[in-house]
Amino acid sequence: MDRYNFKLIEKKWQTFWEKNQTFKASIKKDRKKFYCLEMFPYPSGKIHMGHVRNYTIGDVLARYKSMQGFNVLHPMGWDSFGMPAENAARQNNLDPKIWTEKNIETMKNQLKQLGLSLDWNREISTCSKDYYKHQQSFFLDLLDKGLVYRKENYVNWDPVDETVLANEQVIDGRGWRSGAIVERKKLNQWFFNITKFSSELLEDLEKLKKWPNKVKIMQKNWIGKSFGCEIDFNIKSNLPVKKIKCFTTRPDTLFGFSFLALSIDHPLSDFFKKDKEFIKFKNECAKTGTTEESIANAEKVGFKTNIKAINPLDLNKEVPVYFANFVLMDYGFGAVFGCPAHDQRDLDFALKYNLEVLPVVCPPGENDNFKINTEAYTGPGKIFNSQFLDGLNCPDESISKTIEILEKKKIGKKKINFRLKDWGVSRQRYWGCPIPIAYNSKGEVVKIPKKNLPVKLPENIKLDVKGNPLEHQKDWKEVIINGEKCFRETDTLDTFVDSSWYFLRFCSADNNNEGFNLEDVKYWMPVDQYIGGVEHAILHLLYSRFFMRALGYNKKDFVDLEPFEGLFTQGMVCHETYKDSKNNWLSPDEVESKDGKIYYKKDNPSEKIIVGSSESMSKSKKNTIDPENIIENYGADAVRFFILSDSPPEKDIQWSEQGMISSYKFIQKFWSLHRMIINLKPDTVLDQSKELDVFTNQMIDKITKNLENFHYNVIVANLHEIYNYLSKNLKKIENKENLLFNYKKMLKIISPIIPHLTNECLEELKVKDIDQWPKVDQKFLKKENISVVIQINGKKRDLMNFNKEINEKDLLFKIKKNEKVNKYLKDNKIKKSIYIKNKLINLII
RNA sequence: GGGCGAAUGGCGGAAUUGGUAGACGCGCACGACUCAAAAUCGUGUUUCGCAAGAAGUGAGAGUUCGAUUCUCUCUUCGCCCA
Repeated sequence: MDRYNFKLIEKKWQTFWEKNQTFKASIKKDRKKFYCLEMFPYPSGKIHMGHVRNYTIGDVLARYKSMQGFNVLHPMGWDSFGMPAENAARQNNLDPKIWTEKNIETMKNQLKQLGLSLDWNREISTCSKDYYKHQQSFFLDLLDKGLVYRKENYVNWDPVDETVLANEQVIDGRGWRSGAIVERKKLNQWFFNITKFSSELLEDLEKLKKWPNKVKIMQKNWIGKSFGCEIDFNIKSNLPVKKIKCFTTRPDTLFGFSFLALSIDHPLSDFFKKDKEFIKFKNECAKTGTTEESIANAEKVGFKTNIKAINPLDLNKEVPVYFANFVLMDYGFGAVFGCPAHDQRDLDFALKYNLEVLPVVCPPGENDNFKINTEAYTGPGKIFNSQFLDGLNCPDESISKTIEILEKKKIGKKKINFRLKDWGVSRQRYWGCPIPIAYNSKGEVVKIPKKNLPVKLPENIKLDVKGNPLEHQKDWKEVIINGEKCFRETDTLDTFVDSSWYFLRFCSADNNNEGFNLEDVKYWMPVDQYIGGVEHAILHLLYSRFFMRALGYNKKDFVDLEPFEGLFTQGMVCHETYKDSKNNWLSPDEVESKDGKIYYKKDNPSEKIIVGSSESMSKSKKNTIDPENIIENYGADAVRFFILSDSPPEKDIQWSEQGMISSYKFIQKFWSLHRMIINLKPDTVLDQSKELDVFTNQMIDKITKNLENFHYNVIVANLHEIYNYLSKNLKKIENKENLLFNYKKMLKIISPIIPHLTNECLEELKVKDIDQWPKVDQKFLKKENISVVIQINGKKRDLMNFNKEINEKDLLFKIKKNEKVNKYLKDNKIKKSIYIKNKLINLII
């Protein structure tokens, strides 16, 4: 028997698809469109298993939708700006552009080897000037609309490398490369006004019916809408300031107020500029970094001022005002009132500085003697120790009542606050989209005229310099605008900007004049199904949602503002981890198993290996499997088949060599089965049984439903069932014509998963309409005979076949004749019988 | 600390308007072929039991003729936020 030569046949079909431009998309107004998009990759060098899984899932869907008659757009591109290129280039003394382009070429070839149904005519790369010139144009549009602004903001500053660090580059308060203690530094930066759309971005989540609930909840929490109250506190001091404004979600605890805490960046801090103690304190705070998490984990410390704040509800009560490290300037007004009894942070602070802890919420079951020790009480209860607020139910009644009172007294008002902050897009990097801005001699912002776009990145520059390499490019920095000598902005845009509109660019990828054409976008958008990792659940998706709104802002004629109608987040690819006796990570190729249980080092078989938990594949843990080798050894169909089997796509999958081999064997087995079917002798005897037709139509029905619901692992099981059924029944089937009639349909419904093999088989059978999804013939799904479960007192006792028209009375009569059942019935009277038509009967005795 | 989700054989998992638990695969065992092994094919494989049978979907309760599925309490694990 000839073996299936996957190398030859896969290459044959990949070439065929490319030559025939099978997956080229164009607008066809008479057909329903389907925009299938997977998150585009960062060209880091080679594709990894996560890509294989992501793009296989998308490909199965795209092929299926296309066979269903949809006009499918399935494009691919490269998220090709970013730090890895800059870092790699610095290490190897290369141009990031060359490094990136080389990677793209490699990865493109690898993707092609997977047999993905991609329209490569629409390939885009965000680091290409043909892409980023449109982005620069959008930046200017947004600036004109007032959605972009410049302000001073704090960054993580590495004093050794003289560079700005992203939060994830700060490890234990130190720079990831230099190891220097990271400082907070104020820089002028560009911001996108995403908070303008806070309410909209929150409310419109409800429209996204085809998004996982989990992601919507994450976005909701990220936007973080909270109801509260802003309160003016009168202060006593020798400063020319009389009031401090605070935001709080718990105005009802105002009688428990024992200190007021200010952010070290609060405007009042200006009055302490010359205070040595304050400067020392501020420098200490600067070391904790800027993330909410690092601040939350840091010890709560404060700097006591001589200012006193007066409780607006009890004018006799004065409390001290502190600067504190746990108050963020970005949230509320950078000032909070401390109620230690009912907030753990405030309590930690109060205990440290010996401040009053007065409980004002009495938990159910407690009385007026209720005291707080080291744990704040944040639950519900009744207000007490609070004069005229006493007895109110906390939190619902007490909060709204207190706000009412504060508003009446004109010392506070109800306010909605969002956790979401504006999006800082400035990055002090070389390898990113240049910001189309310059500054004149007065330091004023000057826009680069649109006709002068793109602002190209300078090439052949020195990267081994401190700080941002663009700062050192004197020739590039200087520019004459309207006869005026200016200096270019040397910051580049956050790469999240690049990915916030790439799905629009795919609609008009070859349009040189504009980022996208409205007619194209109106046809293709929104993305019907977006597929990618859950790690982008918040930022990328939120920024994309913002970008659509920003582009459509003040425009009468635009498209639906939600970019992604359907979202699917796939799980990660995991593998066991291995360590040698010296605690070094080992890759799977360095390890050998004996008896399937004990592992040894390959080059030193006496050394036992410690097998660790299965974790998502990562270079640092060395538990990666290179897709290239796998495709080389087993072929694309087998890899696709395996990566979809075993686990539901939304959950993590364990990579298993055995599973991979078994998938490879399946492809081979299927090919031999195919050969057997082809070589069957035609027979004139008519096969009267409809069993095969019933099976085929059941499978079409099942696989169609499983495709619609992303139950791709179940489809793999269905494929095994098809194989098992055919190989078991081949000898029994006498009518070759009918066999082929059904077999062709089966080949079609499994073709999205293993396209090369099935196309080869279908071609051999001279099937013309290979791109048509078979319809279920309902007449074969209706059964004439039905099997009914016989239960006695809810326990299954037997299974009997009846004609589907049988009524309950006849059924009972027949059941009583059944010995197996009668054994249980004996002489007992049947008290009750429950009959679910054509399914089950339950007899209660 | 808060939010969300999950828990089913040795393993990955299947089964939903509440109606046959364990599809399909891996692994394992036995058998055939072979001098032998690999490959391939066949049979079996939730647990206890020789069997008849009984128990069984993290634990405990509840609703129901009937619960993996619905409700409540708890345990463990995962993810996100803090």
